[in-house]
Amino acid sequence: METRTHAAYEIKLSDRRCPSRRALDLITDRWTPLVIFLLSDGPCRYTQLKRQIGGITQKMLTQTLRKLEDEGLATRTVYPTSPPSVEYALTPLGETLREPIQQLLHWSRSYGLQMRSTREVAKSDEERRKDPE
Amino acid sequence: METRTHAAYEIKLSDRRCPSRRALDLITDRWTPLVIFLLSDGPCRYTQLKRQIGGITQKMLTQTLRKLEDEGLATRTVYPTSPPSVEYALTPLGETLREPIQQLLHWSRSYGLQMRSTREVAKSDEERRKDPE
DNA sequence: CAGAATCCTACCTGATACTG
DNA sequence: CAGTATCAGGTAGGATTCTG
Repeated sequence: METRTHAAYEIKLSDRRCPSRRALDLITDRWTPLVIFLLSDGPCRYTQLKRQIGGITQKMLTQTLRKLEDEGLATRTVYPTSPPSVEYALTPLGETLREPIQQLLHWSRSYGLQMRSTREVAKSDEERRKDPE
Repeated sequence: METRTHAAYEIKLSDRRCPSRRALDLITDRWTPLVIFLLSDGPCRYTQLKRQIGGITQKMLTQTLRKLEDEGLATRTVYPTSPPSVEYALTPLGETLREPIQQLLHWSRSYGLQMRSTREVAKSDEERRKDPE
């Protein structure tokens, strides 16, 4: 009993190789939630995704999409038009992430501003703690 | 209209400096969701957290906790016992993250195994795509 | 358009030593 | 106990260039 077991979920957070832990690691990085959020709105093309996610590089976008594809969360469809277009979409499994991810985005929208103001308030405390010279 | 606006949430994902976007970035990294998840179960001490989150270094744990503190999501309370103990707890603002984070953990538990099996299935596809000599 | 390839840096890890 | 400090090494990620 080295790990606290939570009423509802029995995840061994203490073990990085635990499948649940690996699943969590997969969806908690800088770009994955954003990509999934956009895809949860419907299929989307590469350049569309890139334009809508500020700051992402094509390397990271490609890498993130490949990962989602490999894990069975998204599909990649190439339309042989000219110029070619590639469309990404969530799989049924990927769709199950819609709710959790949207909750996260919902929270971000609600508390983004509150957090900023809290920081301002906390600044004086910081100054006191740091005690620069 | 360069960014898709989503029915419920108006977040400019295309702008990294958007407060909502910054809030999201804050909670989507390797360690923050895990720390918040554990704290959402009640106040917890440093060593307890460290033991329960497999693979985290003391540097990253401290860094993550400081960030949560600075953003007003968690509190740090020092009990001047001997040896001293430090307890971390969510603030009311931090508590608002309970549901979203638990949803994420819930998903991880449910689909951790499914994803593995999907990967196995997808392997043959990968082989075909890579076409190694 | 949708990437692949390359280079390069910042951050993270891991180990260890030290402190109040 | 709850950190801080340091240093070696690896890897994730950014910037740039090129391509079918």
